[in-house]
Amino acid sequence: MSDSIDTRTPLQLSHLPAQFIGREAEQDALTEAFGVDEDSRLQNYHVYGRRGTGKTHLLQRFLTTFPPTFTTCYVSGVRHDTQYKALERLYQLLTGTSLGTGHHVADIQRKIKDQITLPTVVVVDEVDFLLLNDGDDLLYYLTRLENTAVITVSANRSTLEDAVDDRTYSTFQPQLLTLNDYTTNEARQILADRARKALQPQSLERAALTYITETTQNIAIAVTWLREAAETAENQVTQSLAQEVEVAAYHKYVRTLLHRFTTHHRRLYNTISRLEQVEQPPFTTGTVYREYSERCETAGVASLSERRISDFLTHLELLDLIEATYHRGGSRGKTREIRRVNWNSRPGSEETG
DNA sequence: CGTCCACCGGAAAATAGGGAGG
DNA sequence: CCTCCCTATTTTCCGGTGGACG
Repeated sequence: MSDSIDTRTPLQLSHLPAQFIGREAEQDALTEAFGVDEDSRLQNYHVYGRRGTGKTHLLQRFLTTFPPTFTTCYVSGVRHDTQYKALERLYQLLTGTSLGTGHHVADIQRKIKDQITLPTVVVVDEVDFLLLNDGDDLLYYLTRLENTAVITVSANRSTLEDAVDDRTYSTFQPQLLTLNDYTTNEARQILADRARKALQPQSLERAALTYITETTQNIAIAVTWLREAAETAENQVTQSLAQEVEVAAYHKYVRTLLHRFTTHHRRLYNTISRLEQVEQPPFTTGTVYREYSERCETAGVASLSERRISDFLTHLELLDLIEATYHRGGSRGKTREIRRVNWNSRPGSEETG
């Protein structure tokens, strides 16, 4: 990497740009709905948008707009995928002390309730992972707290109406906010804005940006890709360089996504990748599992049960890393047909599919 | 109409650990 | 330290599914 290229903060995924390109309308909608500046109107929201559409940034930014007369909490359903973990996290945010494991859920619920004195906004990001476990009970509890607004965030469900109990939804009743995919134009502006702050003016070829943002509108992928290219570049990020590092960049994106999961999740994903190099997808669950077990054996690691791996496949599906068509029965039995998701939206650039 | 495929996915149990009170 | 209550992770168990095929 050359000295003329600065790949620090603006090209990190966690970087919150000063200007939030392309989501002004959604930001205004939330601000207005909550009446942050005037009389506050707490209300529940469900925010939906595919991966890399700025949901997390939108809400983290939104939470910072509240004055100190509010309490705001951000909880990730990936890191806190059970009611207990989410509540423990919430308690930690409210009091600064962590409880550890071993307590009664009802006790923590009571403690949290006692802590809530100011109007409180709780963002539950990646809510789908909670809903795989007992997230329903969490939402039931949260939506029944007084003086509290709940904002759920999902990359998979545009509504939670049929994902939670009626008793939960009846008090939840969220406003719906959908973030559409960025256009290639918006994606290019966002990337250009970050590049401008991180890179020397001449070190980025315009065509490289165009190539990246026409390939993917997922900003998380695009930023990872640009950073990968910048780190590889001698002195300029060109289109051909972007093409060269395309696969490596996507792998890097996958690694960051799977970072918070177990080694078995990563091994499972790698198993499917390798299967695709040998054989035409899709693969049934059994095929994937047998291959996974073999890889475990080769690595000298105990393999998890098929039941467990079935759940992990669902995780990969929620992460939009694989897609599965479900067969509820029939001649081929009850199974899933699994293939990796093709990240690139260029028509006909790979084999037909 | 019965059987079979090839898992799904719910439920319970096994295992390993923590916290509070006596 | 013991007991009894929790949680977390994973395994074991098993009924259920719905087209094809005999």
